[in-house]
Amino acid sequence: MAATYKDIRRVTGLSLATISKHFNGGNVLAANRERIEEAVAELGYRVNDVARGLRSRRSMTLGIVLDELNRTFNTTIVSAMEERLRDAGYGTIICDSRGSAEAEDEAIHFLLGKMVDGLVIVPVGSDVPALADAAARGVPVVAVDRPVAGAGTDAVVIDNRAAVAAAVDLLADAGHTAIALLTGPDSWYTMRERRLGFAEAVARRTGRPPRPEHVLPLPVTIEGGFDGMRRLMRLASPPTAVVCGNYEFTLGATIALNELAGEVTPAFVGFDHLDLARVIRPRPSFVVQPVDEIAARAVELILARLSGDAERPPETAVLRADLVVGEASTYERGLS
Amino acid sequence: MAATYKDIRRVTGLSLATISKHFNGGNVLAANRERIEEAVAELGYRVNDVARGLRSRRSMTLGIVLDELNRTFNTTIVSAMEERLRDAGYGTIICDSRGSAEAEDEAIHFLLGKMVDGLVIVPVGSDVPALADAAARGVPVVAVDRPVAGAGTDAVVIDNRAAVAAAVDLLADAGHTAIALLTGPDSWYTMRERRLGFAEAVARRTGRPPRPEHVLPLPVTIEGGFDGMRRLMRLASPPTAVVCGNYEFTLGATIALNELAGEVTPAFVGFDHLDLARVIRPRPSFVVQPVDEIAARAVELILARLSGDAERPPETAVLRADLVVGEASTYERGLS
DNA sequence: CTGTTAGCGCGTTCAG
DNA sequence: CTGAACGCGCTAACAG
Repeated sequence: MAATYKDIRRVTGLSLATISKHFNGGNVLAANRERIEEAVAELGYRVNDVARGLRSRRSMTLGIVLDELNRTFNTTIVSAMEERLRDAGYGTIICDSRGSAEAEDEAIHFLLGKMVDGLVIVPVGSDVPALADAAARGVPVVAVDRPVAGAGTDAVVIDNRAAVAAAVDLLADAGHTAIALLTGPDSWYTMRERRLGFAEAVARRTGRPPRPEHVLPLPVTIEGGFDGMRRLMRLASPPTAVVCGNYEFTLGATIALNELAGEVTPAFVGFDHLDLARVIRPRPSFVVQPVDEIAARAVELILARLSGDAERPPETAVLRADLVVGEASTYERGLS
Repeated sequence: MAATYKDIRRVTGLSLATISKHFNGGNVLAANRERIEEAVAELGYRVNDVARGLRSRRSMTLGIVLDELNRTFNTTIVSAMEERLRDAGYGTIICDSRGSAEAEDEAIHFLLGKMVDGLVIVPVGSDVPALADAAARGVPVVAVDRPVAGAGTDAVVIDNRAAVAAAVDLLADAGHTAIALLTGPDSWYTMRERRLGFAEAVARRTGRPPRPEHVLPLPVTIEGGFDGMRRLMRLASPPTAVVCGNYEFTLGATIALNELAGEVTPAFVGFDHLDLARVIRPRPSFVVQPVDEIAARAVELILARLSGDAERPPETAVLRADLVVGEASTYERGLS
């Protein structure tokens, strides 16, 4: 159905090798280039990447495996990475693990079967056995957001403990001592790290560990954040300030706070999504992940592997999240 | 690097043909099957989909091209489709057009170069020239959410006009006559359709077209919805009820309403995202798109094309969106 | 600068 | 039931 070199040969009379060179930057007579281009236009020819990849052992495409497609953090990073990769000549294939380690395994093998040149993964858990197969084929991997056990791979993460600690500091500076955290299960790397950073910072600032009932492990959903905030506010001694451990919690907690408006108004630090922060008034403080920088570093690492230095020891880039201080509100006015 | 049939031949002594048959359901002696499986385990062999696709002219993968990756509606549909496609033996490649017709064009050609067997597309605009190339290669296409000009392709859309009309009816039944719509540019198919359905329903119910200042074309973002709602509420004669034209508007408008709580409380119908609806109290009414059904129909249409009936005339499935009525609140109590 | 030759890894005849 | 031979569309040496 689709035209091939043979069709171009039929039209131009040139050999397959010349035609191939034309498409791969070899030396071809200007006159012949033109004839080929004419044939291309006439036939609607496009190179077959499958055949090219099979032959050249380079598909010029990278696989991106996301733990959850439906997460702004992920899609934002993907957009940023895709743009950079396109500039470098790489196409990208996005796969969704839907939170399932099994689907993740399938996705990785699917991508290896497609002969991707490299893999970027936001892993579901800390253990990703399929990556051993990638390594066996010499396919480099960069983990994003969470490191991967086995440590054979590059990674880009943020300093989650420091990020949450900065939020705690902001609140403590305003006089808060009863600070709560909306967090997820400890089995998630980021949730665990943020919880640990939180506990450490609270202890440092208040001289006491956080109260257990102020550190809620919740389902990582909007509803989880909503319920979490409501439960906190209904405690016998509710916290005067709340740190949200991620975007979903921030959104859910915001809605809960609005509903409770008037009754209680804890100070509040959101996470992740500056667009959302811009829209809430008074604008709350936010921990903002350096999404562009994460994408840039991930691309940098994978491209470096692809262009040779396969033997460099695996590297984990740890980036700093920013704390964007909001407009005047409870936490800046202090407890007054 | 990766093992091939040749490696298996070396280990088992069997011929390439026999090995191929083993992997493709041919008749192979049980004893030989076992020997092959042992070799597979030993070598960590996996079929090379690239080579297989080149040879068999079927890659068993479909391309999914999204106008925007970062949109819950899209990612939800993708998840639902992926699951069904996997059951049918198809892998999927997701590409993001990032709202750019140019990127969309690139994505389609990227996918055609990967020899995808079919294409599902949520198009950026109504015109997608690259689809002609798909047609020329006999690659079937299903458009989702918005139809595509040229009409050579199957499509799955919802009845946008009826959906918005139902929302207007609900509000009108509660006595509202000053109803507003948060909408996007008319160049978006869904935004235009919803606006038209809105205008028609308002005229039918109130005997007058909607006031121009009550039909706001906004940037399709959370912030757009936020600003839109605020602008509406600051009008000299603000509407008593507001219909949101999509998810982003719903979220932004919700936040604006919360901020304005006490001052004004228009009745309110959200769009698209039931998870969000569950979290807002009192729970607002929502137009809910039948996401699973959309995914199911899209998969059905593309699979039908793939299994032969290439000559069936293009079909556009029009599905009904549901109006989920919320808890008691302004619109049910009427204007009282 | 161009053409010939030989595969990449696999699926599919067709003899045996 | 098995194996030899050929080719999918393209790239990569080589000669010329």
